[in-house]
This record gives sequence, structure tokens and C-alpha cells, in this order.
Amino acid sequence: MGRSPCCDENGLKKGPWTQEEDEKLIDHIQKHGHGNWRALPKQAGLNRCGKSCRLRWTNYLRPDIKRGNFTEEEEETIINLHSLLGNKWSSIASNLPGRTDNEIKNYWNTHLRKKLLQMGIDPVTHRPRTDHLNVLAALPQLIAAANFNNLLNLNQNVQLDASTLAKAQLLHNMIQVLSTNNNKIPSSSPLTMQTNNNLFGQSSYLENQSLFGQPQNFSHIPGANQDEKMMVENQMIEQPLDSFSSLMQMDVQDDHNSLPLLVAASPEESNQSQMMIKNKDIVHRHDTNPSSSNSSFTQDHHQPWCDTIDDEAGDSYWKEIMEQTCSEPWPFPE
DNA sequence: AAGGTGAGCAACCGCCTAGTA
DNA sequence: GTACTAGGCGGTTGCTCACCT
Repeated sequence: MGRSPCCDENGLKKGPWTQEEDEKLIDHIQKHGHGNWRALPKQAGLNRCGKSCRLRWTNYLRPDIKRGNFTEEEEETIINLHSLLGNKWSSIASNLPGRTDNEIKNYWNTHLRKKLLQMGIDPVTHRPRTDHLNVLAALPQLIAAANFNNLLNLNQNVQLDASTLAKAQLLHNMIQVLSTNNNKIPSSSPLTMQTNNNLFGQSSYLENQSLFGQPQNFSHIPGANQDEKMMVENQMIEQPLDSFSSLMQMDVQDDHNSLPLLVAASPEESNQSQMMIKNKDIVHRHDTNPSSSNSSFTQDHHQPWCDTIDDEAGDSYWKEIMEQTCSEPWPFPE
């Protein structure tokens, strides 16, 4: 397939647009429309390539562009749609009147991404992060326990060093958290809330932000294809998502995922979710397999955690974790 | 005051796809 | 079916500016 060289012609200007160029472009489009972008620059008296003109118009000069800060509502919409559509910025933008895909993309990369990271949510998968779980907030206690172990002055042969003990305790804590979530505890119970608070440092982001509190109608998403629209709608119907806790409990039964599912994230995951929804798989699994044993869960679901920790088990990794939660210098005094 | 650094954002690049001859 | 064009998209770059040392 041949590809037309658009911007490699010699002598065409690149870089920031001047006010004069903007005026020329606006004037021409207002009078004649943009029609053929390739031919436009010549007709408008611009020394630019058509692609550059199109970008300038669609991203900046278009009269219906909304400028200024994003509202909270817009932020929520972006996060919602990104969790379902991934980096399909144009599809997301088509659901936000006056916003361009470029603007949304930039806003995501500079603001929303960081915001989610700070909340312990992976901006790519929209799942809780596994690298620096806030469950580590309990680490000072673990360190204290480790130091206490030193104070006991046990036999050198059986004495664990502080870091090893902390690692073991950390793993134990993670296992407890997961096991707790696997039980059928009402999502609103204090225990569950406490567990979630431990895991994510605060009440669920989704609960707090009401991101999924109200079912939204995405059937009008112009950029999304029919499958995507159906997926969004079905997801809202099948999974009211009224509480992150319930979602965690639901997903924790999924044999293939070791971590709680927020919402379908990547397109691949979205497709999987879509297939599951189509097959009524989620409902079926909950009806037919309501009590998958804790032991099998423990075995199947904890392995990835262990793998994760093994993968990152270098001293620097643990040091970083420890330093975030403990003012003690590293290594710990022995 | 000057230099360094990082964030934010406009613009570019390269690839993909649909349409057409 | 092939070759080509135009438009669109997502990723990346690089400029500007504010803040920090």
C-alpha cells in the first residue's frame, strides 16, 4: 500500500502557528469549508501541509472547542470511558462535546493518570496497583514486631532477620486480606469496609467518587462501535457497580484473575468481559458456583502475588517499601 | 539573578483504514 | 485484486513557562 507523503515536501512550514496563519485558515474554512485538506493550504495561501491545517483546525481553531479546565463530571466521564475503551481518545472525545481527542489525551497523561496512581489504581488496567499496596501501611507494626524479635535475643539459628520477617508478615497480611474478601461478607459490613480501606488506603475510589454510582447511558457514544456500545450498556445493566466492595467479591471468584476487577480495562479485557456478558457467564458462575472453596482460591489466587513479590524481591524493592512506611534507616538495626 | 528541572500542551510523526480509480 | 489517496488516530516530541535551588 502506498502512503502519500503529506508533510515531507520541502519548504513547508512546521512548528507553532502564527496568528496570521490562524486567521487565514479560519477565514478560508468559514468561506469555503475545509473540503479537501490536501488542497486547502494552497487555496488558503498557507505554507503548511494539509495535515497540519486539519490538526490546527480540529484541535484549536474550531469554533465549538471548549477551552479551560475540565469539570469533575468530565473527568469522571473520561475515566469511565477510558476504563471501557482504553486509549481510544477519539471515541472518548466524541462523548465530551467541545473537547478534542488531543486535549483529552494530554489531560489524561498529565492529570488523570497521576490522580489514579495516587489513589493506588493502575491507570492502564484500572485495577488496584499491585506494586505498592497500601496494605503496607501496616508495615510499621511489622517492623516493630521484627525489632521485638531482636529484643527477645532468640537463638541465632532460628532468629529471623528483620527484613525477612517483615516480608513474611507482609505476605501473610496480603493472604489474609484476600481471604477475607473471598468470604461472603456483606459489602457494607464494617469488616469489609475495613478490609478495603486497608487495601486501598481509603474507602473505594469508586465509592467516593460515585464514578459508577449512577447508571449511565452510553448508547449514544458516537465513536464507539456497536459492540463497544453494547458492552458498555450490558456492563452497566449486569454490573450495577454500586459498590466497589461487591465488585471485588464478585471478581475474586474469577479463576483467571488474582486481583480485584474494577472494570474492563484493555480492549482485550473488554472483549473478554463482553464475551462473558454475552454468555451470561458472570451470572451463571455466580449461580452455579457460589462457594468455590477457599482453599482452592488460596492456592490459585495467591500464587500470582507470590510471583509478583518474587519478581520484585530485590532488596531495593523492599527497601523502597520499607522506607515509605517506616522512618527507620535501612537496613534495620540488628 | 541565573541556571536547572519538570509539567503542561501544541504540534508532529508514522501507521492504519476506508474509499476510489 | 491492486495501487493509490485522504483522513483519522494514537504515540511521541519538543517548546514554553513556572517553580526551585
